[in-house]
Amino acid sequence: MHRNDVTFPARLLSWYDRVRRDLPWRVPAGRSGAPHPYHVLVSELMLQQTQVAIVVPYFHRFLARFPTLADLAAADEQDVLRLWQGLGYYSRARNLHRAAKRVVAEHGGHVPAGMEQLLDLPGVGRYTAGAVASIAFGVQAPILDGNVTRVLCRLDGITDDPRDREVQTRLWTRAEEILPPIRVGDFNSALMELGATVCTPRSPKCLLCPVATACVAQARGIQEDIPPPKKAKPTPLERRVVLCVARGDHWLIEQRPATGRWAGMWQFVTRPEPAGADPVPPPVPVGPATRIGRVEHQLTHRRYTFDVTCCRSTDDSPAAIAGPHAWVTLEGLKDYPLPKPHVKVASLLRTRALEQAPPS
DNA sequence: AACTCGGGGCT
DNA sequence: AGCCCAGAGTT
Repeated sequence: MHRNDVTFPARLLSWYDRVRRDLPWRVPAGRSGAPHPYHVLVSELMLQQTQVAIVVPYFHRFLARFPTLADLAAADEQDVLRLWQGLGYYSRARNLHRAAKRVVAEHGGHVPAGMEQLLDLPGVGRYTAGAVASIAFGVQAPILDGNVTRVLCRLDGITDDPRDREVQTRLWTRAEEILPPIRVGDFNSALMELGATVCTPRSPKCLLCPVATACVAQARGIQEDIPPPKKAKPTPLERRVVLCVARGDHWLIEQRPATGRWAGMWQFVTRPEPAGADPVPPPVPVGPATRIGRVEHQLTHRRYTFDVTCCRSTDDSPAAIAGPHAWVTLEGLKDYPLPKPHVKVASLLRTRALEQAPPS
């Protein structure tokens, strides 16, 4: 794209006004004004590394439960995690919760408009600060996410790997110098919308692109080769044993540590697969265990298999169990944030309960 | 600069 | 079966 192409923002904004998606954190089509800063903050945290279509139902549920930033700040972290269950990257939920508390304590309950104050909030980096500042407050701040990175690389015909720091620096500069004097929030949103719907990773729809005439990659026919593919790393397999312990119609669950994967969330008793033939020592005295199935779970950098067994506690009032734990019914699990694989384990238990006690 | 952190959609 | 997604925090 040429440096002094003054028609670029106009063409992009005109396209955006015509085809933009009506998303719940945006001002409805046809109405003017900026969206609510709290709504923008929540949506931007949810959207980090997550596609729009996944976020929409979570956003509705979250706003229904926490209508204002003050509601969120006053909530229990476990409730916030429960609303986030299934969305992944749970540190985002904890950071958003902490950010809300900080906004109440330090900014009178109003999301700050300045980049410096936004960057000081947990979970808010350069992208998110720029998005909130520009979209909610009209501040002249650039953004650079996965979509904008791809759009700018193709517009400028940059064939280098955009993950390199040097390229990143160039792209941030570029994202800043193309900002128009007005409607910066819509302009930034339009750049991302273009990347998400037209300038897609594979099979970009250049015939529908409002700025195709400004695109170096399109002119050279190399848009499919930008950005260069990433070299995939092998994903190691982790084996786990899940011991579902029942006492009456209650099941034993334990809370995960406050750091690491699925931090602070709850699970059925889970241990690494024993190296030898020795079974996993149960946390309470139990009767014979029955294997009820296997749950497989794929993450970005890891694969899991959970071998699920089921047994009964043989002690009516078992002695102290190490670490935070609870006995809950299958219905009561809804009050606890569970990692996805343990939601699958719960489904196994429900299926099995139905098979054992068919309706008469 | 490299790792960690979830889960799902799309090709 | 890969690759990516409105990235941020830690090491």
